[in-house]
Amino acid sequence: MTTRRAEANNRLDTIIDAGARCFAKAGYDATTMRDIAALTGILPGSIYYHFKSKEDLFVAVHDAAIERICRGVTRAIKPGAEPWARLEQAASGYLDSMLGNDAMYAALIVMEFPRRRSQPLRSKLIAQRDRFERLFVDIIEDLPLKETVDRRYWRLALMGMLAWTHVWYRSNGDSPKVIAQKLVELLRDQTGA
Amino acid sequence: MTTRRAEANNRLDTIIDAGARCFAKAGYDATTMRDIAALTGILPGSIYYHFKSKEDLFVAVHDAAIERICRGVTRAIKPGAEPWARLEQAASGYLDSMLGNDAMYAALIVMEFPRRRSQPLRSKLIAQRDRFERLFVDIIEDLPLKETVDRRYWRLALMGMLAWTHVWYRSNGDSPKVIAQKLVELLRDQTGA
Amino acid sequence: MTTRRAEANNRLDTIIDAGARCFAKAGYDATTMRDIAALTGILPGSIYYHFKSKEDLFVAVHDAAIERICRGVTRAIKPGAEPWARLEQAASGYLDSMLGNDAMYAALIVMEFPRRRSQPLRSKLIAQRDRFERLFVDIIEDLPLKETVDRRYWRLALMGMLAWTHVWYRSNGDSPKVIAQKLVELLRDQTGA
Amino acid sequence: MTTRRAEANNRLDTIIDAGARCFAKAGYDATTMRDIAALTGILPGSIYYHFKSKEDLFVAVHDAAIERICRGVTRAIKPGAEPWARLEQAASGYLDSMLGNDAMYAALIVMEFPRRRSQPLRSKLIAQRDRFERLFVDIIEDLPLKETVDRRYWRLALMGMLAWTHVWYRSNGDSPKVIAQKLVELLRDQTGA
DNA sequence: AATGAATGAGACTTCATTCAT
DNA sequence: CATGAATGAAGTCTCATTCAT
Repeated sequence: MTTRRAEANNRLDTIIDAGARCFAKAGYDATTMRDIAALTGILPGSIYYHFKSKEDLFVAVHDAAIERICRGVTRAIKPGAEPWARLEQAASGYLDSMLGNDAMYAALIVMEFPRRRSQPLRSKLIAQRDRFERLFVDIIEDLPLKETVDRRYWRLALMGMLAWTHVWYRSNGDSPKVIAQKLVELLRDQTGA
Repeated sequence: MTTRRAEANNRLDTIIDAGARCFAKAGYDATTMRDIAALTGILPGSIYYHFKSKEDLFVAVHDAAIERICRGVTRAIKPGAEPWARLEQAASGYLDSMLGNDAMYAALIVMEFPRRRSQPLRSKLIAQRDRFERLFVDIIEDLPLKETVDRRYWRLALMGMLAWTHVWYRSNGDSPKVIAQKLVELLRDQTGA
Repeated sequence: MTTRRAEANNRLDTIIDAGARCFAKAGYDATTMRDIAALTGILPGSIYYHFKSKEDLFVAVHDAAIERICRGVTRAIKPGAEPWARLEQAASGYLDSMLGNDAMYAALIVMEFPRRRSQPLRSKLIAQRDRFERLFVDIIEDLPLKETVDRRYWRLALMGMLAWTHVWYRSNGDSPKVIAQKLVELLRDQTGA
Repeated sequence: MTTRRAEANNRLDTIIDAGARCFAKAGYDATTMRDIAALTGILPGSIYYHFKSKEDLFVAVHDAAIERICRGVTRAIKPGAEPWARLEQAASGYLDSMLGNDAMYAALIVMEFPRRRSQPLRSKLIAQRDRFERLFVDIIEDLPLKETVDRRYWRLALMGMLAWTHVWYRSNGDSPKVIAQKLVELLRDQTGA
């Protein structure tokens, strides 16, 4: 039944949501299954019906985070717009998500991966993150930059600037949208003549 | 004798060095006092003769890291040079330190702070990090930028770009020095004229 | 089923019982969670499912002790009897409990509180001890003592005499009941007439 | 040289004094050699030049405590006085010492012995305590009590009453001397008609 | 006599995980 | 699906004690 699946998903989603909140606030290691369970309203042991392990749960949470940010970015982009505008929209969508509504989720993307953990885990997380970065690769491809500009460096520079906002952003200053515009502008004058 | 004094300090330094290695590799939470002790060759409990707690040790390690990176940056700057050159030198020194010799130490600076930890800890770490950032504030102050440019954003953009290299740098690509030059260049054309 | 409920509580009771035995024998500080766990047959860590901390467990044990001694005292008192008889019965019940069956528990009451410990702990313990002392306050209230006698001192004197038996009692001498009678008698001739 | 011996003794006394303070405040187990050293101004390891072990130090401290209380009691007794007066003086001296000046030392006498400790330790402590109790045995011997009164019980009752003051005494109530008088009086009317 | 450094055993506690019910 | 109880390994930290200097 659809109802059944919906309910099942709800349980999962509740746990993932609680997980996101905890992981984002305290980091992977400092978050306990008990913390997550408490936020969900179920007992710690019960999580294991839904997820094989803490790592598995983290992967799911991370995936949900990527999903959400990607959606935020995609939604912000107006398909017909010109490349520079599209970039600004994308950056805006990213920061809006990361510093605003989905802060809880987005923090996970910028967060360092759980360290000293199984290699399979790292691979999965990196693959997920790539999904997000590809969004920008494509837009930057279309940008009319000077021939001499190394597009890879250009992109990495932008990603760094944007991610770093997570470190210094304060909610009482410029809005995410404004920040995104200003940051993109700093790189913009590179345009061919 | 200098030798004697050096030796006296050696114990502390040995522990701090081991701490740096471990914290950088595994993060704060996933690093155990055992790990650090093992690397030092003393017993876990013995660390407590020198440091009151794991947090205290981390602060000391973090401080040493900042110290080292600051030294790396400062040493790279040629006092008489013109502002843009000085900035390039500073960036170069930073990345050299962070991606090269002192990688182990530098990772700690870019690393997120241990979370869900005592507030005093955070304050101390933030104060230490400020010491490093001030180095760049001063140089950027002297830069001949267009009037319209917000120097704070400009600086944060640069710091983000540089810090982010820690995520994507691979030792088989461009050298830290080259990367520094390329990144600074991306922001440079902002100059008037 | 009653059996079921009893069994359910058994886990807690088993731990409390083991705790009583250990704390009474070795004192708070010298008792380890391992000791208690070993007596219970579970692992040290498992105790923490039932009690948040060693202090918490001690409070529970202390409470059980008070409960038991109070019950012993109350049971020994024959409601209709005249005041002096009631006092003798109470003292008898007290010493019977303390020096006999519940020795293990009673030692905890006379025991000094765990020192240099959290204030909340001390308050709880004192509150519990008060519960026990009130039993005697009430009886002594009814005693026909000379006007000149300070009832508070009288009570404290009695409590001291009774508690001190814990220091000198040997099971091969007078029985607790006889001791109680003799001690009460020493204070009795204060009566008017 | 006398000077040398005096100095040597001073060291010892300083440590014993610090030990008394600590043991009395925190109990045996909760007192650390570090605590005592800190109060003395020397390093923990240095105590071991003077005392073979913590237990040894405790015995010395306990001995000093007994010594002091005995002195307090003896000094309070006026040799020529009649038995009841002498008892009152002794009790007064005891409580004065225990609740007043030497509180720090006296607490140790009423304190439970370190538990779960070597038997030799216990024997030594009991022997020391006996020294103190004998003071009262002798006085009570001379008391003109009714034939029917069991002098041993009488003494144990008194000792219990006096020791128990340690539990309820507050410095803002009656003075130790007054308390002593009142308590002795409660037992006094036993005198042969 | 004292210090600085270390030892080693053991303390309390946490936590991912399991499993019978 | 969930719970209650337990496990076992590991973690941080403490402390009496030792010993070369």
